[in-house]
Amino acid sequence: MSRADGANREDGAVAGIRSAAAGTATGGAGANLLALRSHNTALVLDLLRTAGSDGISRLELAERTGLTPQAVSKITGRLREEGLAAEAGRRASTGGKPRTVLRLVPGAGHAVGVHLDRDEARVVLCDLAGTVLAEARSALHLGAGADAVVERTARQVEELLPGARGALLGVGVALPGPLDHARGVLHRVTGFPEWDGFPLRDALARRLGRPVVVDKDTNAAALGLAVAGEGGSFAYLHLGTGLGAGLVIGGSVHRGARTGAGEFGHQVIRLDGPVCGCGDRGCIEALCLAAVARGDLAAAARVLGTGAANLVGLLDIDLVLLGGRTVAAAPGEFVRGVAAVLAERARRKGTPGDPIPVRLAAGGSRGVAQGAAQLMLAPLFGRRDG
Amino acid sequence: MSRADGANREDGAVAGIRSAAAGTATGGAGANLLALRSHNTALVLDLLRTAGSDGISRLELAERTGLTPQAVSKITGRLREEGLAAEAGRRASTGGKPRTVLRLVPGAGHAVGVHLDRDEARVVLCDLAGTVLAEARSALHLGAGADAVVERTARQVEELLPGARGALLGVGVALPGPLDHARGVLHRVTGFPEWDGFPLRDALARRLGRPVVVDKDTNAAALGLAVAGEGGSFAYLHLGTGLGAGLVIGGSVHRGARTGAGEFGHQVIRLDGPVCGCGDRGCIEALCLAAVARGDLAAAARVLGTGAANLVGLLDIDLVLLGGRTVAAAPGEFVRGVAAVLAERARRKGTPGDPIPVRLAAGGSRGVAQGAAQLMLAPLFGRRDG
DNA sequence: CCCACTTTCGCAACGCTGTTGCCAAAGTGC
DNA sequence: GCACTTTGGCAACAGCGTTGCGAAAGTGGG
Repeated sequence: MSRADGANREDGAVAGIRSAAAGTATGGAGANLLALRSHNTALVLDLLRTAGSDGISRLELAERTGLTPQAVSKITGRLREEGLAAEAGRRASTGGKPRTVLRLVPGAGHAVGVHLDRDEARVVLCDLAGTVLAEARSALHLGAGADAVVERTARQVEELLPGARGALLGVGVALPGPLDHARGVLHRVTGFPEWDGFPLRDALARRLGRPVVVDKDTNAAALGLAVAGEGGSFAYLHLGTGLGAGLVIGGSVHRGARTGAGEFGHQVIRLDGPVCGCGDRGCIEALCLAAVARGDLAAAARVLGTGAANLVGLLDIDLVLLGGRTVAAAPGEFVRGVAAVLAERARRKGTPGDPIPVRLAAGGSRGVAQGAAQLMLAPLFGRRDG
Repeated sequence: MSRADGANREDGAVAGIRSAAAGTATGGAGANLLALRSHNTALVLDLLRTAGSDGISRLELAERTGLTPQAVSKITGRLREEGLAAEAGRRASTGGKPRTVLRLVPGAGHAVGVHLDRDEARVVLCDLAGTVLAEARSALHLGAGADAVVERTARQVEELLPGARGALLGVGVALPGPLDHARGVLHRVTGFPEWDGFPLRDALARRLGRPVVVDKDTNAAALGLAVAGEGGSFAYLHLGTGLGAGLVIGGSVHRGARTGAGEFGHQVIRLDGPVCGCGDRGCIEALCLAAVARGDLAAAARVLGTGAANLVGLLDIDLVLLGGRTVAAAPGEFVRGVAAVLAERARRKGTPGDPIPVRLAAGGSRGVAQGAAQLMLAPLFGRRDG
């Protein structure tokens, strides 16, 4: 069995090649040289992005990727030719030639993120680093019909475009409710049956003449957090007018085959409990929002924490992030309450190590729109669907 | 932005390269040519395995992988040289030279799977195709101490080894309870505190002089089912003396950073419900087993179904498989009951498409041991940790 | 039976990947 | 000022999948 020689690897690097089968035909997952280059380039680009304005040296890139310094030199050479990377000074010498620091050129590419919330539209223009360069907000009336909303959104996007000196990669759109990420079709928009099955991605792409990607708001927010540096696997729990989750597993957003993943609000945690709007009984969302409505934030946090603990146990994730308007109104209360439930359950199970941390999600009310822009940017850095 | 040219790919093939970063150094996820070859070889090998004794032609391999026919010829040529693949007749002509059929040579490699259950040890010898060539069972007394169990298990393994004419890849061990898959260390064995922190993998590997991998029984069972052909993402729910789950996401077992994923039995689904053995209240396991104890299988199935529906909603998986002694005692009842809850929830949510199917897991009482053997075999076919 | 055609599949040349060997450049420190 | 260390580019290289082409092995019409 000489086939084993390629298999004995350590765990981190084992997750190496899967994202890069670019350049091959449609069907399988076979990888060719173009795919290889694409993968390694994305990896280097992601490290440059993460390093930010501090920059990162070639040798450090080599260490982090496991590639040889010479390979990194070739890759960064191409990136510099394309204008995506640039030299940015040098580090202090350690007894020899000092390392040259490289950094990402943020202005080399841009993307627009659109957040269609229930009553407000928010559009941001971001550069490659994810920095918001321009922003616009306006009231949103879904009842005006799909065509009107598409037209109005398109105009808002176009108003921001002059801010993008570099190329525009495309537009990412995030909105609540069930939809098909792969096809860009909305399944249903609560309260507006005329939207059922609307092909938002294609409609907006045709109107703008640019690539468009559509995703759930919770997924966009989670992607934004992942790109912003939250490593490993985590859950973003969004408690606003509803309750939903975005799951990041191994750095990629987990959507499931039907973009249905993250259905957190209607997890049943009290069998035969009070009836929820969905028709079921004892859903987290109903229990949690009822507690909020009667002002009992401790109870709301405990309910949320129970659901979070179920999720943490099921997926063994590393971190829980909380967000949404309701959480933002009393962040400490929710973070402490959820953390307490998690700590209590971890104590009971006696698992070694520290309990799973709970934090308030960064990004605030702009997080979803920024994450929506990342729907177009993240693939450049090797982050695809989980 | 000429960087985009490598990025515009379709979704299926996008998942291409990640598993193959073999041959590089320790840290990152950079991929080199050896990794590329390793990945594509594993892909071809997996298709050969899946095709079974029917075999598969080179051109079909090319279509399925997205590689060119010539690349497939080179890869299968290497595999034939190494004795892993062989020609197996030819197909009917379609007007030209008939396609040559290739098949996996199952005897080219073997692995041993060990299932340490609470009261019984089960050892199987499998070939590359996963076929069980030899089997042994014996009573297991964990109270005899770690050294005695390791020694006894090692002897059982050695007794089966003569059945492996080809090379032995190693031994996979599956057992219940929390453990560290990456390090091969048991955290805790219920009822036997002397096992706490025992480095089972290293102890058995030293004794046998062969590679050993350790995993939870539910994960092994799920891996076995995945390799046996259950595609996509699914959950294996095991209801025996306890209740646990094995999660397969995108063809790979999802373990989480601490091998803790699949903690399903202690998901709380009835807040303030009856006290469970774990100290919490309203755990699925407690509710389900209590219902079984009082003979109310319909209630047990409903509880299990509620947990399954939570899981399906959270992860958007494609399939639920049921197994374990308790399920095996009344499979129809459980399958129907769980399916009914899933169908009801799907109906309420009004999601398009068929409801998620529920089936009895194949493999029966031997499934875990076979899955344990796959812990060693599956990496050859490109299946690594999710 | 022969010949044109189709289809499979291997050989050889090729382009491109990361790798290796080597050396110039650019510092430190005695 | 010189020895040394460290960085990083140039050039040659091995090996990957790809392309061009032709031999092999069938079918089917004349």
